Amino acid sequence: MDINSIKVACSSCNLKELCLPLGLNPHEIDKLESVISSRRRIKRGNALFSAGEKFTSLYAVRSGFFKTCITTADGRDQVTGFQMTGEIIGLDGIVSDRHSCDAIALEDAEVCVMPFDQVEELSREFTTLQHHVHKIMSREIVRDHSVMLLLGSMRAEERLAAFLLNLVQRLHARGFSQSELVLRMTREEIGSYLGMKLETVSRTFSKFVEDGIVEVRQRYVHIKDTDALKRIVNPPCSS
Amino acid sequence: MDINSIKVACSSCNLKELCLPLGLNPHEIDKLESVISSRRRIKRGNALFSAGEKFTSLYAVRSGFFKTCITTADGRDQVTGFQMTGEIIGLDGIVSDRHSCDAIALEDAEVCVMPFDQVEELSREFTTLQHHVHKIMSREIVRDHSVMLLLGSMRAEERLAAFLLNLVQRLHARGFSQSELVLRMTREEIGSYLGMKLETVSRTFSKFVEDGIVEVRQRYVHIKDTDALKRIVNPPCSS
DNA sequence: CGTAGTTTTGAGAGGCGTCAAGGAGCGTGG
DNA sequence: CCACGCTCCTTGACGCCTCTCAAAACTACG
Repeated sequence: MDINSIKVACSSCNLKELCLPLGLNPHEIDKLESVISSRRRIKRGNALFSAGEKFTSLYAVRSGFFKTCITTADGRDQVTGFQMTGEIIGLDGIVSDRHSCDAIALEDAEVCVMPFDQVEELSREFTTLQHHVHKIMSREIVRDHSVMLLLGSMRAEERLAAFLLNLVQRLHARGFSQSELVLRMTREEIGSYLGMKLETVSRTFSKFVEDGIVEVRQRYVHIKDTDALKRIVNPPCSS
Repeated sequence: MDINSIKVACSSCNLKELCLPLGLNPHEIDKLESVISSRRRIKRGNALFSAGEKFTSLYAVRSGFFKTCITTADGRDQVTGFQMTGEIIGLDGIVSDRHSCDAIALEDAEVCVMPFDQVEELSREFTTLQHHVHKIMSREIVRDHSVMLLLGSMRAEERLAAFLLNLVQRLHARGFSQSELVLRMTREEIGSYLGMKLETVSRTFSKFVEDGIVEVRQRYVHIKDTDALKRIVNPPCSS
């Protein structure tokens, strides 16, 4: 069976509370399904799209885990985000009609393909969808600003604590544990995202383990003291 | 005369090639003018809006210079951007209907007020405007990603060089010099944006002066060797 | 079971932050 | 017009956090 012909059904998708259909009524969701032309499978390590490629579609992560990253001419690399189930990838491509980053699957993944011209067309018809698209873009902007805060004014421990808390919070919204998670990315990718070297990431993990805040076995992380992590990010008495 | 009743005319505005009307035909611009309810003057040091305030409108900078910044509970502060003539402020407020940052005028300024529900309404009518709004949001996302690259993987000299090049490039697009500029922000604000302390900003400026790359007299900066700055940001032989 | 990739840990170096003092520019008021 | 105070900027000395380089242990995978 041709992968590209897999039919999608937002109406029966268990992600509709997290994804584009959020807030749409059944009729609107029905129309949205007609926009989502297909699904696409990406094997671990492969790119959903790469910088420079023509922009055509937004992608909703149906399963799996992605990173987006930009690479400079001199080989510098920056992970700009990690995307999980229900999150939207590709907004970077709208402005210039070309993607400005790579989207790489960190595990075998599947995405819903949403041709952007059709999303725009439907947005003109349905106020709800239009507003939702605006919100998704605004959310990305606000997220980026909080990453700037992290990169611009936090120390290594604070960055990693904020990162872990953000991850479990998003995983918890998807029905996973509040205290346990499996990292889908390497220490180097975490470091790239957090603006630190992989050795520093590793050392900081070890520090947290010493302090009894987390247990770590490779990619598996068990958060034993969430409040301690929160205190690291946001010191209670700093005045 | 009531400031809030100043009538605006995008059609005769010399910023229309940089601002929201970009790419719109005369008829569409005419309709857009009806959306822009008023102008608002902000005195230097005052806020156009503050974090937590209800979001109602986007603002186009008509004159003056702004910074946007977020502040954490423990008093940390991060400048997330500097906005000049023709640039749009307020996109952060869409997602939660409240602003998530402060927008502060760094000099006496004037903005065009664009109630967002009316922008959305008109976007449904005019494909061109809809697409342009999407592009503006996407541009902000791409800009934020490049700031992440800067904060995550550049050293002090590289950051300041990239910052200066970005500023003159934007000023040049507005008809100003390619080599001379007057900074509207303090060393501390530059530092907050670039993730470094004001002393380091000052020292890095001094270093550039020593190297004959720039002249600096307080806020006035003369770039004597643009290529040298570019080489600092993007080393030619790094392989 | 071997090999490549990932992670951990150590030792040393350096860039940037911190603390501190002095100087320059500018608005205010006498 | 000048004196004063405020804010902003510069510069120095020192220390620490993180990077760099290096080696070894562990895991995954073919």
